Amino acid sequence: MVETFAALAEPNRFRIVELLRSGPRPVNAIGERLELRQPQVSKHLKVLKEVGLVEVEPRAQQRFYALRPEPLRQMNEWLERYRQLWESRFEAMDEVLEELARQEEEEK
Amino acid sequence: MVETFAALAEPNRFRIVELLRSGPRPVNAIGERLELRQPQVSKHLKVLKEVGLVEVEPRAQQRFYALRPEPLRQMNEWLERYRQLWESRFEAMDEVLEELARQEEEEK
DNA sequence: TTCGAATATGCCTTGACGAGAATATTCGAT
DNA sequence: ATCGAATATTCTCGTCAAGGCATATTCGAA
Repeated sequence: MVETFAALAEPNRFRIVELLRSGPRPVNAIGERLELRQPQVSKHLKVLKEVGLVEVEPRAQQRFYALRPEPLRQMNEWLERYRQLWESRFEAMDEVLEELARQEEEEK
Repeated sequence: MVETFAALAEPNRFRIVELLRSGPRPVNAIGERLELRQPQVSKHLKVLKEVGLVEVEPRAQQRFYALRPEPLRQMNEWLERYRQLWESRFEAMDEVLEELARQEEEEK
């Protein structure tokens, strides 16, 4: 999970992911679209591949990179555990106070 | 968005966020729980606060840090745009081919 | 107002990482 | 077998961020 965040924390990598959302693309196409040098693109793709955010499919001498949904699905699952935090916000005040009380006890 | 990812990409910061999911806590309590030196905790909390993942509420001489749902909600919205990627996976093969074709045209 | 607990800040060192440029590799076409 | 297009890898350099440590700050209590 942290690894996925790390991969997406790099602006250019994030842009690559966003671009791939519209479909698989070869390295060069990505570079031209995002105005990145080819070596950088390859390096970023390598990182994305290592965390499973991307997969490759050779096509002649070019390689098409495509998004892999798994890490995103996991991120979604992770987020689910926080969902209650933003749903039911009307009880915000109550919760704060409640938490402060609870906190005093389990303190250390 | 990228900033949020960057904040969560740091293992200890991630742990802090996970810990705060169960409620607000003062700096020391966090440090003890996660076995981190106090200065580190303060620094990490500063980063988390800067990206809006956390907010402070002074309480005597201690400061209670609490999760702020907003960035997580935004992350959820961002994820929504990718949801179709992992729902309806049975058409995986079709899509790949379809994408390859579409790709040939908008090429460059 | 002085002391001490809780927290924040500054400095330093070290390791990780991104960009650039050059070079290596792969593989189809001729 | 050779050439060239597409991609990967290597090396170097500069920057940035995390941890450790010392110190500053805040604020309630006595």
